[in-house]
Amino acid sequence: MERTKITALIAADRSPGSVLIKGWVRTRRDSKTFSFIELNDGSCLKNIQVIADDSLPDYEEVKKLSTGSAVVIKGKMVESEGGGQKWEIRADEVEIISIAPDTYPLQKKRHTDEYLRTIAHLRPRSNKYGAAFRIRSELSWAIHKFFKEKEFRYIHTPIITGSDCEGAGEMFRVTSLPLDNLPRKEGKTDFSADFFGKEANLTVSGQLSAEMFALSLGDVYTFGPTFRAENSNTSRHAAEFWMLEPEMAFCDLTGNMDLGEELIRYLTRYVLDNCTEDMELFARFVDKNLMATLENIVRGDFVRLPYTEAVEILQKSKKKFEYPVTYGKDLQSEHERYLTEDHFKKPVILYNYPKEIKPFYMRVNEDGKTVAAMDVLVPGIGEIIGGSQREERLEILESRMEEGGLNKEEYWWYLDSRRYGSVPHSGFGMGFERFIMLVTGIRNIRDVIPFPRTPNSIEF
RNA sequence: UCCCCAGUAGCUCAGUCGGCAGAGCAGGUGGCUGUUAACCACCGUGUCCGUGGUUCGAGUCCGCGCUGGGGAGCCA
Repeated sequence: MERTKITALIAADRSPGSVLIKGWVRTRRDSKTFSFIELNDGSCLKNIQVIADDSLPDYEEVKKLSTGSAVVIKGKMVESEGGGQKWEIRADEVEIISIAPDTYPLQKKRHTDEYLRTIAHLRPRSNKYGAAFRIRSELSWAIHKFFKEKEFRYIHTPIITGSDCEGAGEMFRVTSLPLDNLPRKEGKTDFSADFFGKEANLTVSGQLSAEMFALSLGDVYTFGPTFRAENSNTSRHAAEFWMLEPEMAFCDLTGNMDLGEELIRYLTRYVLDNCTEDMELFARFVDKNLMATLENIVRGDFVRLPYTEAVEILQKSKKKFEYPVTYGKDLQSEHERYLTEDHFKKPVILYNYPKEIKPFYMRVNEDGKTVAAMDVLVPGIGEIIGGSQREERLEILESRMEEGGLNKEEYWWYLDSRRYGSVPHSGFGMGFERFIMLVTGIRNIRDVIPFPRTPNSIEF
């Protein structure tokens, strides 16, 4: 007999008769002549209830089944005599695969997220984390679906990069040199003896590579792991995370904002439509306002606000800020939060930032003072997308690199794209984990990554 | 990296003014029951994060360290 996943059984309109199920015991309750087993196989949030009668040959063994134990059960699916579930399985055979001893760390009760982080290898067996990682999987798929429908090409940009400065934070060094005995040359480490013959790092962004492919294939995106060696200790930063980076040729900042907004709306609607059961868990137990927040995202347009106007709104507001709002400085978290959570109460796209506070590759506007940058800010999380129209004019790009103290020779291939057939183009990066946090209401990035990597933490 | 808070049983937490270490859940035993985080009775459970100090006496007060959390910065 072929195994049936529990999700299919729960959804059935009529009994398929005999079934074979495999899974882990969530809990067991004994009655006088039989035992109720709640079985979960990870295919969905719900358990299926199994009735194991004392007439079973190994009933004494069945009574030893503890939370976490693994079993294979053959039985008939029948309508449940009790309330609370439509179907249940009357077991004909119970094969015990393994009994979990009472040291099993997951108990039949609520655990704190902090505790579950210490057992990250077992936490996906809990309701909340099972749901979170099913949603993560569905969202990954939805991203590809969205871009496929829009005829974008999926580009695999390198994880190891030779650019020693991609302009976005500290990088992890990649080397095959013996760290306890580094080759030296003129008082410095001799990287010509290293694997690649020069310094290499883990990527902090696929953008520069993606730009080359946008200027070849048109509309492209990358979606993969990204690394930052920043000593960030917050609930929304990780050293290894996944980033989605679309890049579009012949596209200006407005088109870029349109895509970001459409993407967020599409993905939000996707989880609401396709992960209903798992989403209900988050709406009930994690964030009571979750559905209202998400409805708000799916329905209304995002606010689009130039940086200058945002500064004016913040300066006019009666709210007392810890840090003053001054033109020419980056907004503080508290300022962003005020805009999305108090003033507008919806996602806000800030654009046209002062060029001094943004990287060299962002396109300088006609005013000569601002660049065509845009950040999408959402309530509760803050920045979820950061992007820009790219500087396509060679001379301006070169002078911006000089201002930023970058070595133009290192970027010869990047600059080539502005020498040969340069066109206006735009793109952005979306933090995948931050998006999962947004739709689930989970407040710590460590709880939406299977095995999170943060400063001083790489246990699993 | 900076600021703040916490660390007590397997888990969640209480512990008053410095004076014998506690509860619920989990686990064990027995009972009851088409049960639903089942229920009832009984039973066991400690490097009070570590270290140094103050004190007749420290879970409690002080210093240092470690770990975890919240916030800030860096950003996605």
